[in-house]
Amino acid sequence: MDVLNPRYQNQGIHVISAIFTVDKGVTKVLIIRRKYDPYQGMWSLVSGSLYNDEEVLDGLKREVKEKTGIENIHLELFDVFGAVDRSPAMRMVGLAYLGIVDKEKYHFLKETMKTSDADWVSLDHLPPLAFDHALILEKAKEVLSVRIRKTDILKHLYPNGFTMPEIQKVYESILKKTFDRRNFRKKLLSTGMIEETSRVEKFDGKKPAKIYIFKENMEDRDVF
Amino acid sequence: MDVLNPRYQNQGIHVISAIFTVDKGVTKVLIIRRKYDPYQGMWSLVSGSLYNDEEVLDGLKREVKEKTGIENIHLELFDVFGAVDRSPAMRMVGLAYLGIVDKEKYHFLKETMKTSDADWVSLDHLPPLAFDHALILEKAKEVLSVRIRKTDILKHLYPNGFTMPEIQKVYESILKKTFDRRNFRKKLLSTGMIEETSRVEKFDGKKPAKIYIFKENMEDRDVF
DNA sequence: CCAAAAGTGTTAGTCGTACACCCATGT
DNA sequence: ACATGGGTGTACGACTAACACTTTTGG
Repeated sequence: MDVLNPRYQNQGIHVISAIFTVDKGVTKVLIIRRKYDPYQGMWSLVSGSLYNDEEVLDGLKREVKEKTGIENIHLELFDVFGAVDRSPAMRMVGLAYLGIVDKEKYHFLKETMKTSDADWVSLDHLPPLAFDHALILEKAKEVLSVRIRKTDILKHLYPNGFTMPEIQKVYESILKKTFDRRNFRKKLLSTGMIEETSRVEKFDGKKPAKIYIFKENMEDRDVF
Repeated sequence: MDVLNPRYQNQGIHVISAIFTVDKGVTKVLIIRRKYDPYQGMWSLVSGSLYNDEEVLDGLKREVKEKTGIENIHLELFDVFGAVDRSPAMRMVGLAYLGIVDKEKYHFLKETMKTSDADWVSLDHLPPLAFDHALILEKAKEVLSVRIRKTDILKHLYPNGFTMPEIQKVYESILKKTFDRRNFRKKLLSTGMIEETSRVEKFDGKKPAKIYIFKENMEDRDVF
């Protein structure tokens, strides 16, 4: 590679996150209002440009922290967006990551919202998004649907455990279909990915529900 | 983004391919001998640097054609490699693509080999590879195992059809396990991804075997 | 006509799905 | 005590897995 060839100049890496949470059965995504050009004032996914001296995931986590204050978050690659004209300033290849976070981080942002330009919005009430972020978000939703069915990604939504009625609502919200309560429980248990705890918690009903947790270091197993 | 910030300078994109074929039950990968530094004389996956005016996949196809003469090939993203020091010259983020090609392209390369520095090698007889390509190839093998089970990626190995004994050997070679002939046939047919043709072909046996083809535009269905 | 691999069918067991009743709690 | 959602078991059908015999060809 000839480093001086102008066709190799002026390239950069965008790191882009589609961070989801589920709040009372409603799936929401984290977006921010852009302070500067291009697309000043418009909403976008949490994203930014990678420094040349940091790992990709570190760069994305830095951007997320700078722009929303949220730290310590699970992110996994889901696609690459490389259209030549996807960014007006210069050639930027976008590395798109999927995240899912728990109640604690959700409420943290809700409280600090006045001082930030970040917000959680329902997927049904999205404003127009800058760059190709609408496209990226669509793809992220598809991949999220696959990964909740094929992997234990939801452990990051419930680091402290979950009840069956609660997590069933999440599956139903994201997959847009309903499940029989009894069969849902059996199937999730049969994956071997989760285990019962001695704790209970009230959710919708009056009777407290058992709390389950995801086991560590599980092989991926099909759920549905 | 401040384009002049030195931390955004001197970044580039590597496009990297792990291109497989299966030859008489042996899985092979396409590698080339490097003509220039860094790693001059060493073997590597087929890869190169992306121009700033081309789509990612176009850039990778250009590199593959320049270095091996092989064209018209199926490639799909499987991972991103972003370690800061993975390339000695400057910061290069590697976009890794998985390919699988048919006999015709395999033999094309075998014939032009004297004039090129590319070769197909069995996964059991790999030389040391430049950069982080050994790591990338390991990941590619894992992803290939998943994708032959979950998608119709093998249609690109058999654009003109295949016989059951033949494709069963491919599954057994890549997944490193054996299947019952009768159940294998039933399961592959039950995915709905393939259909019988009126053609036959001899493979191992004396009795000719029916040729099947992958249907177009199928949804992904689990095979195993 | 024999060897060698291709093609097919039947059965048992397992898993998924549909469905009804009891339990624990708050009011 | 009753209303509300949480927890459990069973029976039927569908799919998976184990397994043996017939067919087609080349030598």
